[in-house]
Amino acid sequence: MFVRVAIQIPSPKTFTYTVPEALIPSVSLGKRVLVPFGRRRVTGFIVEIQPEAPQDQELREIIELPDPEPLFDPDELSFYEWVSRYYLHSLGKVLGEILPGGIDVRSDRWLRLSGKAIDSEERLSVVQREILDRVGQCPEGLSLNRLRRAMGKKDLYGELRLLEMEDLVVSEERLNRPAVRMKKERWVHLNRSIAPRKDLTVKQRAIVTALGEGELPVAALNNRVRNAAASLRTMEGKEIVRLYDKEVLRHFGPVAEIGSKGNGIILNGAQSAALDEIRRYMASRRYSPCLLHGVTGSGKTEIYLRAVAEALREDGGVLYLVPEISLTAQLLTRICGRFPEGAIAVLHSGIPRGARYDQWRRIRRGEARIVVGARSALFAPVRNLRLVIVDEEHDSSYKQEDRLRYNARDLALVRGRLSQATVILGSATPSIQSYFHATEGRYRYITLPTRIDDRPLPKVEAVDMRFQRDDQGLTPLISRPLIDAIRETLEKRKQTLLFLNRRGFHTFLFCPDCGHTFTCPNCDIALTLHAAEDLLKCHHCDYTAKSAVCCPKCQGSRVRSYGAGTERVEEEVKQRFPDARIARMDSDTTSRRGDMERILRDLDSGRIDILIGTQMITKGHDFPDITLVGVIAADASLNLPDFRAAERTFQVLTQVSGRGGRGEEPGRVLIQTFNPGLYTITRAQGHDYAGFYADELPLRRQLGYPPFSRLIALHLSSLQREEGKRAVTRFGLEARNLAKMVAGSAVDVIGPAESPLPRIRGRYRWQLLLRGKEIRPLHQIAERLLGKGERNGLSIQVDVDPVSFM
DNA sequence: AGCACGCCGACT
DNA sequence: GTCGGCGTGCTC
Repeated sequence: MFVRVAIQIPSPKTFTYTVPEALIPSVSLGKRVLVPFGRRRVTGFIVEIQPEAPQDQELREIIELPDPEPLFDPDELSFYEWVSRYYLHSLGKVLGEILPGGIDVRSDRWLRLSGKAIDSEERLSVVQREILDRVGQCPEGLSLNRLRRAMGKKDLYGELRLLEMEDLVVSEERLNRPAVRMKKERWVHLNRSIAPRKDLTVKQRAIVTALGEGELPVAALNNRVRNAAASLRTMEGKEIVRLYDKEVLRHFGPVAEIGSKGNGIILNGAQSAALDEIRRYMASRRYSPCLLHGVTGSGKTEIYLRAVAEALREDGGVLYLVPEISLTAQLLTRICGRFPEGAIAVLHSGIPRGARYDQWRRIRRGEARIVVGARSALFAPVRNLRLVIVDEEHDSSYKQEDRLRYNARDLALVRGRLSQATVILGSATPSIQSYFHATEGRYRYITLPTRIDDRPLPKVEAVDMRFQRDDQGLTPLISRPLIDAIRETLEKRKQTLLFLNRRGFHTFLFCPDCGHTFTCPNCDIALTLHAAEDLLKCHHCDYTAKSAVCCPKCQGSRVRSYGAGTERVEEEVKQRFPDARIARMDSDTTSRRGDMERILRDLDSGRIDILIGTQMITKGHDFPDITLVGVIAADASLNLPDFRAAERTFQVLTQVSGRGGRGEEPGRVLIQTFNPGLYTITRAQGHDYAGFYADELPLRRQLGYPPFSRLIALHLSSLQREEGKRAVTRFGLEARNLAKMVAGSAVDVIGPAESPLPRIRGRYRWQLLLRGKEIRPLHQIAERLLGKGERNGLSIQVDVDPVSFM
């Protein structure tokens, strides 16, 4: 018997191994295998079982099969293979990325002295003598990694080879234990077939009585009968009891309770109609992608939950994705009240690794039918998948931005298609892409046009910052109307949300007199100010212009850069309202686990009057006492170097506005902006998604951006600036040649340009964009560019369907 | 990825 | 002339 194994290396190859007789019964697709690979031993994944040897090549034998049961089935595998091909990421690396972490077995290289006397020390180099010295100090052996760190040198292979050839050093591969293993518990089972015995001690009798029900964990028995464990060995010898290990599935811990519960809801007309439609699709058992477009507070969650119930009734499995870990907690309170807890599994990076491994196996066994989680949960091996829900589908957290750069929203549709399942993409502000597909008829379009109980949407006003001046005649951080509104809200004992899009605070140049911003003539995205060189740069195409003092539009001379953080906002609010209870929520104040939950709980129980925060306060949460929402700088995110800047801004303004007026009291929203007439702002004011879409789509068409084209970004980085720059230029030429060869003029090569964040962790960064109507030639070009390899210290990462251009 | 092999500049 | 640097290619 032979197995094809995917190994966690960048190469797209898989490797075939022989299975020794003894291991044949345990082999199955979806299990991990420990295999010899070069001189190492590594963990791979069985992706095919072959009865015959495929080639007449010397094959090596697998060593071990650590899994009692497979981690995935053939159906899941074909999905994972799709992911591997589409994102140009080797199957082994895809599997290594998505399967629960910490379960890998692998070998590390260890070094020992051979014990042979060193006869001709003079012949050794200084480095070799240092190696011998350090290894000699560890009689148990020294791992190569330790040695590397100790010597501050990574390439020791040459030196070691010579030392090994001289027979002075012995190296061996030692297996390391995986960080996560199955958790086991000792159980006692009472052998009933044995007739009552008289030769029992008092304690043994007590144990038999305690075990009257049949069996117990040893720990539990110990609680009932003091020191019972000590007698068990003897009793086992007498065959009164049997001791065995039972696997324990670690759980995800207590469910946090945040926000309103929403029990016993009666659906309104639009909700019922939406649910009926979804039910029909589910009954068809065909791939049915839907866009559920419901305004904020229209009761989408209730529809999801009823669809989940429907799937469960028919014994189907459900994937329910939310954009942020913090939102799973809120969702779980609602979901746990409705469905048996044993049917629910939670998967996201915040769950401890051991528990994640156990959840994974509960799902694969079919015990857990509903999987709730952030983007990585999409890969869970759900049995009989019938329904995939992607809540807040527009949210960019669904995109993973490192290693395997996938988009869980897009993959949800792929998985739904492969499983013939219904996929619901839900949002109050759908991505342009999803809405476009809906209008083209590729997705069913389902809409919830009103809030539940016909609560009005909040009144949204724009504050024109061009005319706001503080005592010194400068543009204030918080305008007069907003200050007045905060005071009013405090007096009514209601809550205020102040939102600042900090991600937007890269520096851009603008004119405070007319609101003019400096954009790239080629790409129509904001130019970023590089203060050190006093230059404006485009981070798509590398267009560069001199920084200006005068506004080219109104000749105003007050052109300046713009920036502020939540801290400054907090300071200013504290100064104005010293008695208010103010909290700040951003990545600084929520770095530890549970921080965010605590702030949200305080907000829910009314212990906070004013909450100041970034992006994270805009998402999903439902707090009825918030009646005022203030947006500090709407323009910040408008000026991101990204063709989706307007889309994101509209989304965030609409979402943050949606946080207001969810209770009895109507809400009010104030947006501070220098561009009060801009469609992005006015459409958000009018809660007018369709209007925004109608304004934005022609711009996309005109500039040839998605959804009218496909993109693949190549992120390039180097430790050396000058050398990297030269390699990047050469890479750009190669890309253009290749594009011409593969696709003629059907593919544009844009850039390479320096990244907006030109240096991260010591690496200089550039990006290159491939753009075309079809994805296939882009794939081909990217694949071949990858093949050109990581030369001249240039590292390349492919990003299919890029979302962020930072 | 991690390791080995092989070809070149800077030392004896 | 040798050594150790890194660029190139393979791992069943």
